[in-house]
Amino acid sequence: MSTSGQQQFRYTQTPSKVLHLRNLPWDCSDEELVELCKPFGKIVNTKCNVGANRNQAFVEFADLNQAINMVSYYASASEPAQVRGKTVYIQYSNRNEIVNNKSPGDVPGNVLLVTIEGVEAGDVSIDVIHLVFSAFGFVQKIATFEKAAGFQALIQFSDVGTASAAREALDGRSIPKYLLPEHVNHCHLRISYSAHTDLNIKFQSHRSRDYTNPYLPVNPTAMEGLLQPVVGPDGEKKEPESNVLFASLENMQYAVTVDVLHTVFSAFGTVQKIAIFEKNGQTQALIQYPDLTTAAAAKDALEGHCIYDGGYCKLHLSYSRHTDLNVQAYSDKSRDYTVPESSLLAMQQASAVHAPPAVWHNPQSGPAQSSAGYGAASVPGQAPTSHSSSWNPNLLGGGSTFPLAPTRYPGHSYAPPVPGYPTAVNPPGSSQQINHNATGGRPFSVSQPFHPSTMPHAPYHG
DNA sequence: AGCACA
Repeated sequence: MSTSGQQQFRYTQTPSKVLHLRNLPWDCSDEELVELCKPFGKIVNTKCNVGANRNQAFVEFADLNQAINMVSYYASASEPAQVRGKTVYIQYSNRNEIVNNKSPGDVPGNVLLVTIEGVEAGDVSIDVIHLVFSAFGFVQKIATFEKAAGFQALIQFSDVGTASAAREALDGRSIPKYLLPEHVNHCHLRISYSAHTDLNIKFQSHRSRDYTNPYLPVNPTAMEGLLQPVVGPDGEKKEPESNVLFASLENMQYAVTVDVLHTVFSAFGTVQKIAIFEKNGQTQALIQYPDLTTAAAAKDALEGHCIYDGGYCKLHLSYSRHTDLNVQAYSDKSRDYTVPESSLLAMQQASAVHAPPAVWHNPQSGPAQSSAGYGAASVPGQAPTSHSSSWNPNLLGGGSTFPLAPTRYPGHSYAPPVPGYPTAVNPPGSSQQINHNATGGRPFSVSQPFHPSTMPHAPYHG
């Protein structure tokens, strides 16, 4: 029966690659330990603030000789080891490694391991994950998988700082409900660091993405949820995909304006055009994206969800058969975000004269909020170029709720990032007429048409 | 100034 070799001899200093440091400041940081010790070798682990007075620490070197170097040096150095002017006493630890200091998941890296609790793999799309984490910086890659721990995702940022900011802000938080299926009630994120530094993504698929390589082939066997239209429960309903979504809104307790739709649908990509109209007493809308993929992502993520808590303004999404809407560039029922900024400004001025701007009123907070908070991006009058493509992390955290607390969403404390407007303008004359309004009425009419000279596109003719 | 606890 041999012992581990670690005897309890207090006064016999068996060399160890772990050093015991005493008389440190009570709030000594890992960084200070590293600064003190790194001249002697590579530090693989630390544990500070140990002991009743929190004034002790352990430092583990990669190699025993490095620890010996340090002890030997200070045994005969003219100046003792010091932290903030305090003499630090250094001995070999009576253990051979630091145990239980930090789990590997606490060692910072640029890749986060995210466990999404309370959901199944199908409940949270990779687009939603991307959306949530893009708030903190460019997300390079995402890989999702199911393990015993549940549904997990590896999120790769370009640097540790961004990753740690995301972890700090999101660990323990929830993904906003309206980005999740209805049956999901709680969806907490548990975030640790992965040991990975660069994920190996082979395909763009429903479970992995490489945003640094848009030309990466799409895995033809893993397309579900990415491009394929959802096949209905009857297995028959196959609608041809389109870059334009047709939305019908149920239970319209609150007003849903162009701005609200723009904010919601911009979560998945650039929204080019929006039109809202009534048909048979039901509110409907068309939302145009530049491409089919974005539309599919938005459709999958938002179908069946309510814009407001309580089952209000429930979205039902299908693909429109239109590919390019012809809408008034700026009215209370439609918006064309592809028109040049100068034209838009001119239009806003025109509308200020003829029609009130479609500022959304928070139905639970009385008078219109003057767009306080981040969600102000889509309020008319703001310069489109001021739109940010990501959340401002400075506005994150602090509260117990998910990032951002715009006043725009009753019952929610979250707004998706609003990508900037595209600067490109669609070629004129390429539009199709909208035929969803079978009555032949004027679905997008506003009280006063704009002057033709200010219109980049021909006005819609019912 | 004197050895940590998942």
